[in-house]
Amino acid sequence: MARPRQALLTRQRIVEAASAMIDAEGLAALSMRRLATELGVQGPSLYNHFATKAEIVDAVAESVVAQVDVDVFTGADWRDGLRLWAKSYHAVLTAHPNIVPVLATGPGRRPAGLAMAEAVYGALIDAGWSRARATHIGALMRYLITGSALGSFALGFAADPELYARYPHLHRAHELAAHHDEVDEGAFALGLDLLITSLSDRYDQGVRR
Amino acid sequence: MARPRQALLTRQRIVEAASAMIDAEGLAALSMRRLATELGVQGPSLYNHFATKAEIVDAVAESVVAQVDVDVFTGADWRDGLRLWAKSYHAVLTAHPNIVPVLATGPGRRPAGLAMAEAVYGALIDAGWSRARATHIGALMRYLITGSALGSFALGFAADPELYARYPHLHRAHELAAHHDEVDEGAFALGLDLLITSLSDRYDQGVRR
DNA sequence: GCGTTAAAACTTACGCCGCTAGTTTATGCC
DNA sequence: GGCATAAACTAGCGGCGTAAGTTTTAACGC
Repeated sequence: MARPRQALLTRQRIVEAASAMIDAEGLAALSMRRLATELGVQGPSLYNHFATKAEIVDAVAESVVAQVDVDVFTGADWRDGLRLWAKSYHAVLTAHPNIVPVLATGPGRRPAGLAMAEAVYGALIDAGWSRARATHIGALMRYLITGSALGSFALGFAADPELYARYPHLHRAHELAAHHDEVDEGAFALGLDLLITSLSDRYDQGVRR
Repeated sequence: MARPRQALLTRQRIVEAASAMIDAEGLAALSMRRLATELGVQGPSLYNHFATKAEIVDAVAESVVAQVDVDVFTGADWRDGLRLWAKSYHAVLTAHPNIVPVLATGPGRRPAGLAMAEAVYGALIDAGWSRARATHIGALMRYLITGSALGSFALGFAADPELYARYPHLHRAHELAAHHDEVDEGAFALGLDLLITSLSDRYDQGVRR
């Protein structure tokens, strides 16, 4: 086959297939040949649309970050905005955990990342936080959100009770995997609540830097 | 060369070389052949000491986690213990950021991870926190620590001012990279402080679950 | 001391990887 | 209609993890 009447590939189709493959089987399972096969095409044809594999992975990361709702800041109190944004971001990353390590590199290099930084930082500045503190708060929220999405804490413990025999306090750690939803979501919710309420306390006391 | 009088390789030498290579050039740069060359040996010889590459990477992760100081909890108030442990953990990960994505998988599967979980969870339980809350707090601290180590927030912004023209609040974002130490460390310190003081408040009010 | 077994290096090779180069053919513009 | 470009193709390079089998040496039981 040479050039077809209707192009078989588009950047969007490629990104969607790559995203699905990463979600389903992980970053390491994505290869150019497998992705091409999924799209009904030979491997090197992908290079007519993206220069490198890294560009494809980057486009997937961009498409994920773009799903985060940053409109929540408009007209809202900074506390409410922060809380809603964090929940949206968390939900998006929880739906696509395998791409999270990629998001860690260069949050301010992808368009969607810049738009998000603008919204978050702008809301904090407008609320009266100092530039330095607004930066810290933005980075800190990011730490909590990506850290919690990087991998399930609860699922990191094996379900075999034998393994915990030598650790007196961990004798029920084998039950964690069964309740991983409650554990992981509970920890994130606690963290978000603690951070925002204590920031709010400082704010109300006039400590804004 | 066949079997030498003195073994050229040991598991420890392999792990040390792999760790150095990951620190210097990143996870992706570690290959069995390159690692073997570094050790003065042919690629497949490594398989006499480790069954797979993943086992080597796992051993590197274990050796990194083992550097975290978990003795800080003995005899200390839970707040002080938590703070010192978090700082130690943070310092270790900051020194070895490239291995962080590996640490995310299975914190409760490596011996050093279990020993750490035992120490942290035990200290919280002994202080009177409920089992569920102690688990949440442990997971939450982990989120903050790994999240902050996953990648520099400040270095994620390019130093080219042109890129921020469309984002009114980010007009000084190009300066972030130059102050990345203060930004990243400041954000982590703020997060640690906010979490522990607000947990402490709850604790003192008798809310321990 | 000697024969056997196991350890630790080696060489070779398989299938997969990202990617380059060159080819073919259809499309769309002058 | 001629022609540059786009989008598919095939062939192939060097590197990857790792399996298989070989060789030499060390360690151990008689």
